[in-house]
Amino acid sequence: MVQIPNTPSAAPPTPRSVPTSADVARAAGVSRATVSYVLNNSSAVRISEPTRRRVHAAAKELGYVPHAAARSLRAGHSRMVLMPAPAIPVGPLFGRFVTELQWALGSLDYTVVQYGTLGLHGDEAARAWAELRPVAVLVPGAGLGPQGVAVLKRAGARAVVTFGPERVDGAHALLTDQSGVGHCAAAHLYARGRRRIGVVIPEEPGLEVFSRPRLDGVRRRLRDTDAVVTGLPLAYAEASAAELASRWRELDLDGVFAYNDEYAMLLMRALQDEGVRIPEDTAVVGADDLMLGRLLRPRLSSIHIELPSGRALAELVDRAVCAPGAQPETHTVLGASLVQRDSS
Amino acid sequence: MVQIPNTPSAAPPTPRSVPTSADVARAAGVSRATVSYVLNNSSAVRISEPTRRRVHAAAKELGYVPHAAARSLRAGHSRMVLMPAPAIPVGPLFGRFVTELQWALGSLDYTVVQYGTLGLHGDEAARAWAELRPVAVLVPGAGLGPQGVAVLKRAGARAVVTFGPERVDGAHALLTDQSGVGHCAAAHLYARGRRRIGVVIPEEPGLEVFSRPRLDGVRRRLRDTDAVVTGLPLAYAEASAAELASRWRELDLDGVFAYNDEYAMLLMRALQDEGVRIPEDTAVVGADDLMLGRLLRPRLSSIHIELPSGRALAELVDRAVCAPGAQPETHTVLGASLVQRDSS
DNA sequence: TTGAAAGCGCTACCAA
DNA sequence: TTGGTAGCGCTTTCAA
Repeated sequence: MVQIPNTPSAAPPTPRSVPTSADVARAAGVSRATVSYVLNNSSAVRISEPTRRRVHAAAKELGYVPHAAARSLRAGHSRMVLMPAPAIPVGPLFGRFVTELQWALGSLDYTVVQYGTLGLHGDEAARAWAELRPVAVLVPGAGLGPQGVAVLKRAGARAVVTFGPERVDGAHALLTDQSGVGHCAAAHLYARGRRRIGVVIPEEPGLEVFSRPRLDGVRRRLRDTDAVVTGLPLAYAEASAAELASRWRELDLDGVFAYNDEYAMLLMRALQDEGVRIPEDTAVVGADDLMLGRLLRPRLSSIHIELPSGRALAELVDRAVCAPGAQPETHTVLGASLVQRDSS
Repeated sequence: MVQIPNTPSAAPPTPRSVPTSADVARAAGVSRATVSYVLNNSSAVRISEPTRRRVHAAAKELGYVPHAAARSLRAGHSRMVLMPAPAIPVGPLFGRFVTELQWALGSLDYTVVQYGTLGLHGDEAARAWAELRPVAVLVPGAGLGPQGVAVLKRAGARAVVTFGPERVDGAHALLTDQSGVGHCAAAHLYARGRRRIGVVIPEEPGLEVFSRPRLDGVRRRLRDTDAVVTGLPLAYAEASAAELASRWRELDLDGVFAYNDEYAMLLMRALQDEGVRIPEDTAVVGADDLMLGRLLRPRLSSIHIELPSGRALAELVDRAVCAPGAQPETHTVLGASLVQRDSS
């Protein structure tokens, strides 16, 4: 590619300044307005074919790329959907969900941006998000309060959607009813005749938001029955599982909901090493219905968790953006259904 | 929701327009300049304490949040580090790496943004990224060419870092030498006396970027030896594994590198169901060194993969941003080391 | 100590 | 069909 020097001497291959539409206009011998019309295919104005060609050629020659910030500043709005990156490590389920959502929003001509706001909390975080003036914000997890929602809306967000355990005033809510997962597991174990039921509680920080409601769900299901529930703290490490397994006889449990399939595998291995028979002595149920569980022996029963379709969520966002005055919608989105295999 | 007129009557709790610094200035009875000084704690100018207080009060009262786009437009630069979201599903290793990187860059006062550009390819994608005028771009995977790098640099990116299998002209490179993983596995299997070696090749689309160089690494290590290498296409599904296992006797393999721990588990299970003894009949080696592998019986030997520390990468980015003229650095960042357990 | 004003890059209105 | 120009929200220099 030939470089055209703007000083008489030999030009460096990297012009130091970013080309603007004014540069393109100058190079094409037209006004900035014309450049804008051409590059945006403005249908309101007809530009002659030769002019179009000159503008396109100049833009390509200069390597012109429009400045998104300037454009949305001028337009007064953007089509950015902001999604704060979840602080806690998410599993493959959620990862797939996010990918699907990106596709769906992309095909509605939104731009999805994941913004890492590690370390900021609550309203602090909301302010940081608001600075970007997104048209919609999709907040996974808890941690956003009504204040935060208000900040975002004041900053022009036409839709705020929370994806977590509880409604937040003013925001659309996708209620992830984790307690339903526990409820489902407990119902199953109870139906299988188990009465002394353990519930694994991961010790890893950040997982309480999931583990506590799951435990609550178990408790809720077994209230007013003859079943007894025992919480079982467990770190995701062999030693912790071995220690727990060594106390198994005295714990005297005939069923356990292991939080998810990974903890279930960890625990099952330790129990089997300890000589505990599954499911005869203790039935085990996991959650997430990973491939993993199908490979264990005995095959692991699991709670299949159905996340909302990215498509549906994208449409909710679009609807909310188009009618920002509408009542916030509330949907309960965590489908929990038992997949029985051989461990229970 | 009740509509409130913006006439002199009862003050509306929801003003319909986003407050600007001019609104704050008006409310505080000062000029926009003063507002800017106060809110940015400008050290160049001393503002009296009463004025500061008035400005802060007005800002809080109005719920003022600065407009990031306007600010960086004025400043001529931003501190945004753009990271296109990888198209292929990434494992927990990479997830942790990204989180760590966000922390590290955050503490250097950069803002990490993951931008989902699904469906755009090569230079198309680079242009979309360039529109955001990031100060640095961190591109995982292949797919960015020298053209793309040039576009980004022209758009003001002071550092472009690729994180993938090959160097790209003009960009810093973090070379992920996947072939080293295969090399390491092959060396181990060979040392254990295995000579008829299978290499699992996932059939899932998108994984070729990892699986092909890993296979190449195996081939490279075993070239000019008496060992024979066989590629084993395998989908991540029980049926596929069962089908492969059913052909195991005729394949006549005494060692297999299973791509990673998950495929290894899938294959091991199928082989065991088929009566193949591990490691006696066939040795199995995985990769990623997940907890998972420690829980299998026999315990799975695995290639431990060391990703660069987020800290180190953040420092590379910072260095590159501060000295944009410097020679692009190239680092080989994938440490591969064998963790021998009982499956080989 | 504070204010007036220019200008970042872009689009859209109005005039030619 | 094209050009001039105002102004989006912000920072910063210069002047008062």
